[in-house]
Amino acid sequence: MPTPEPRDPSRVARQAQMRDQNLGVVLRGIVDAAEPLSRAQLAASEDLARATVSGLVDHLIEARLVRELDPTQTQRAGRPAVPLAPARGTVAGVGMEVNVDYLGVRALDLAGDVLAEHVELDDLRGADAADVLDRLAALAEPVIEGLRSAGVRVAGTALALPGLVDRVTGPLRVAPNLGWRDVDVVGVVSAHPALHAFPPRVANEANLAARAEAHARRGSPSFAYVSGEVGIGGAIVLDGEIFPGRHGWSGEIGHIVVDAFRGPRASDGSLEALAGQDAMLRAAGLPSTAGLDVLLDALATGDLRATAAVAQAARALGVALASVANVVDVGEVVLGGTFGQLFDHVHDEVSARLDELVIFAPWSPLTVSPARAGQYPAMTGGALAALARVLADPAEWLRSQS
Amino acid sequence: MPTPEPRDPSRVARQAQMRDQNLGVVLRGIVDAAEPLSRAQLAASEDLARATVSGLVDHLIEARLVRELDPTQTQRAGRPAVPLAPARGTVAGVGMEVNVDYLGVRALDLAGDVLAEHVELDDLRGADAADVLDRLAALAEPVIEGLRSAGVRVAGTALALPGLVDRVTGPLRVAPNLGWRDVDVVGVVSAHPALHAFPPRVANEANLAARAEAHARRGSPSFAYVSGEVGIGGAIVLDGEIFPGRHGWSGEIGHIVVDAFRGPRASDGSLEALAGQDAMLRAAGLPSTAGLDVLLDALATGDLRATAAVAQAARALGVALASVANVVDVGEVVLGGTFGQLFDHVHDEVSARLDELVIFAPWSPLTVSPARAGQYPAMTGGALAALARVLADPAEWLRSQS
DNA sequence: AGGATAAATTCATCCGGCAAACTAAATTGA
DNA sequence: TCAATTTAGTTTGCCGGATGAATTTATCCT
Repeated sequence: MPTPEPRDPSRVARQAQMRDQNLGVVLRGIVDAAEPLSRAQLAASEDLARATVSGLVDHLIEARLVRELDPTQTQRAGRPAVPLAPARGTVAGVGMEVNVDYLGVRALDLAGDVLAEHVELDDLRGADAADVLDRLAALAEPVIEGLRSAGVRVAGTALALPGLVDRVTGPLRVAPNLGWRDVDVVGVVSAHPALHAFPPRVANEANLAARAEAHARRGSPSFAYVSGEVGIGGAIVLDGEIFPGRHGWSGEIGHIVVDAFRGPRASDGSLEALAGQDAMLRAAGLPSTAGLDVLLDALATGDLRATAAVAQAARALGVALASVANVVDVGEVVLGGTFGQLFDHVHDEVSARLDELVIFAPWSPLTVSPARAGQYPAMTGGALAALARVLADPAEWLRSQS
Repeated sequence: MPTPEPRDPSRVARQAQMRDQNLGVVLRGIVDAAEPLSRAQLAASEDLARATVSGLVDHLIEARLVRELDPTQTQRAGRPAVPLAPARGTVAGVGMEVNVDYLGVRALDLAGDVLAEHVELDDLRGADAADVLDRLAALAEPVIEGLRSAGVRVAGTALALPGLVDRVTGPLRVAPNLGWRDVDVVGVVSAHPALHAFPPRVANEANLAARAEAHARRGSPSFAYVSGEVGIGGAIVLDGEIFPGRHGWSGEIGHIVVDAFRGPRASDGSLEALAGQDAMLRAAGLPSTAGLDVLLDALATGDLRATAAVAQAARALGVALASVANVVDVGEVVLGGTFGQLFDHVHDEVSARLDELVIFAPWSPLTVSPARAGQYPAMTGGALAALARVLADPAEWLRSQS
C-alpha cells in the first residue's frame, strides 16, 4: 500500500473534540469581552444552548480560569445575571525581552494584570550572548519561583529578541544590533533550573510588540506595526492575529528597499539604512551615540537639519509602508518605538505617502496612529503569547497540567 | 441588557455541523489526492473511523461528486480497494476573464478537466465596459446552457479582471490598462438570462491566476506570484490558499515603490513604472505598440538595448520581490505572464537580488520558477474558485441545489 | 480447496449538544 | 403584602453522529 502522507487531521470533527473546542470558544468569549458577560449572554452571542454554556463555564470555574463576579444591580426584572470574568492570579504568562538598551521580565495573568515585572537598563551592543541570557534568567527565576509558590500556574514563557528567530528549531539566527549570530537561546535560558520546565518560545521583538498592540486595541484589528528601535522591525496583524509567515520571519519592514539605485548594493537603499535611528542622527548632524531624546530636543527647537533628517526618514517610511499596504491589504498603520515618539513629526508625511501610493486609498483610506501598548510592549506580548496557549485550547492545557 | 455584538459563531462545534464538516474533509481528500485513494486509505490519512468514511463516501457518490474506479490489480492479498476519484462532468465551475488583449470563458469539472472553452483575441484598451461585458456574456451563455442541458450542475462563475475589485460589494473600482472605472460588473453580466442565476464572483486577474498556479503545483505550496501582463499584478499564496487581505486587494506588487526618489512623485519609481511592458519596450527603443514577441526577438539577436532594458527591469523586479519576501516570509517566487516568457532573461538577476536582500535567505534560500498553469491561468483560476464553493462545504452546497 | 489478508459494512455504544421543562431570584403592580 | 412577570441558570430526556468490534466480501497464496 502506498502509505498516504498523513494530512493535518485538525479539521476533522469528532465529538471528543467538540467539547474541547467549545470550552475554548467560551473561555475566549469571556476573556475577550469588553465587559463581563453572563452565561446567558455568552450563549446568545456564541449561538450555543444555555445548558451547554453552563456546563462549560462550570468546568472553567473549577479549573480556576474563570471567576464569577457579584451580581450587578440592574434595574430590570428577572433573576440577576452572574457576570463572568477571567480569573485573576491563577495562571501567568511570562514575557522576557533582551533588547539593545535593556532586558526584562513581565508576568501577566488572564485578566491582563501585571503580576510581576523587572527591567534592567544597560547597553548590550556587542555583549556576550551567554552572559546576557544568564542575566535574563537570573531576573526571571525569582519571578517564576514567586508565582509558583503563590499557587499561580505558569502557562509558559516567551522571549523577545531584536533579530531573526527560527520559529521551529528555536535558535536565534542573527541579531545585527546586538552583534549575535546563531545563538542557541532556548538552550542557554532553559539550562537554569526554574526555567527548565518552561523553555521560552522565542520570537521577534516586533512580532510580540504587535501582539501587545493588538491586545490593547480590542476587537481584532488589522494593521501593520512598525517597531522603530535601533533597527526597524515590523509585523503584520490580521484580525487580531499576528501573521507569522512560514518561519515567523514575516514583517521585516526594515529590509524593504525603497531606493534600489542609491548605492552599489541595493541594500544601501533599505528602510533601515535610510530611516534607522543611526541614519536619522547622522543626517541630523548629531553623534550616533546621542539618544533619541537629543533628536527630539533638536526638533523641539526647530533645528533645520534635524527637521530635514526626520522628514527624509518619514518619506522612506511612508513609501515602505505603502508597499506593505499594497501587498497585504491592511488599512491601518501603527507606529511604535522610535516612530511612536516621533509620531507628531512623521505622521503627515507617512499619511501623505500612503494616500499617494496605496492603490486602494481612494476607496478605503488608511489611518496612521501611534502605538498604545505602553512601555516594553514586547514583554507584554510575550506574556500574552504564553497565555495564548491556554486560550487556544484550555482543555488540552488543563490535561497537560495534571 | 447591553446586547453583546454577535461574534463569529463559525468556530463553535455542534454535532449537526460535524457531519457536514467531515463530508468536506473527505471530499477534499479525494479531490486533492495525487492518486486515487480508497475508503480505508482516506480513513487512515484523515484519522477517521472507516465506518464514518464509508458513510460519507456513499453520500458523496450519491450526490455525484465522487465516483468509484475499477479495483486496481494489486499483487497483494486481501480484498482489493475501490479507488475513489472526483466525478467527471457532473459539476462545473465557470471562469471568465476580460483582459487587455483578450476575453474568454473556461469551464472545469471537479476532476480538473476542461469541459468547454472559448477565447476571443482583441485589443480592449479603452473599449466600452458594457459592450465588452456583453460580449463576454454572449460567450459564456452558450457554455452555461450547454453544460446545463448536458446535466452538469454549474457551481458558479467567476470573472477575472485586470484591476481593483471590491470583494464585498462587487464593483470594479479601477482597471487602469482597460481605462475602466467604477463599473458595476456583476450587474451588467448577470443581466443576461443564462448568467442571472450565476452572478460572477469578481476578482483580480493575478489572484485567480495564482490560484490556478497553486492548483497546478499540488501539495499546498507557498509562493509570491507575479503576473506580468500590460500592468504588473501579483498575489500571495500561503499553504495553497490565496491570501486575500481584507478586501481582496492584496498582492498589488506592481505598486511597490523601489525607487522613491526618482521623480517628483514617488509613484514614478513603482515597479510597474520601471518594469511594466511599456517601460521595457521604451527602454529597449521599441515602439510601445510592439508586442512582447518583438522584445523577445530582439533579445534573441543579442540586441544590447533590449538586454539592458530587461536587465534593469529584472533588477527592479528582484528588489520588489525581496520586499515581499521580507514582509510575508514566502520562500518561492513564481513568474507568470510576461515574466514567465522572459524567465530565462530575468531569473539570474531576480534570484541574485533575493539572495542579497532577503534577510532569511542564508537560512532558507529562495527559489524562482516560471509559472506552469498553462495559458490563460486566470480563467482556470476562476473556474477553480467557483468549484471551491462546493469543496469548502459540499453539504451546504448540495442543500442549496435542491 | 482452504487459509490468510485486507476492504468495506453492520451494529451496539457513547458522547455531547439541544430543546423544553423546571427552579431561582429579582422587579412590578394591585 | 403577595401574586404575576421576567430573566438566569439547571435538570432531563432526546437525538445525531462518530466509534470500535464484529461481520461480510473479495482477493492472494500455498
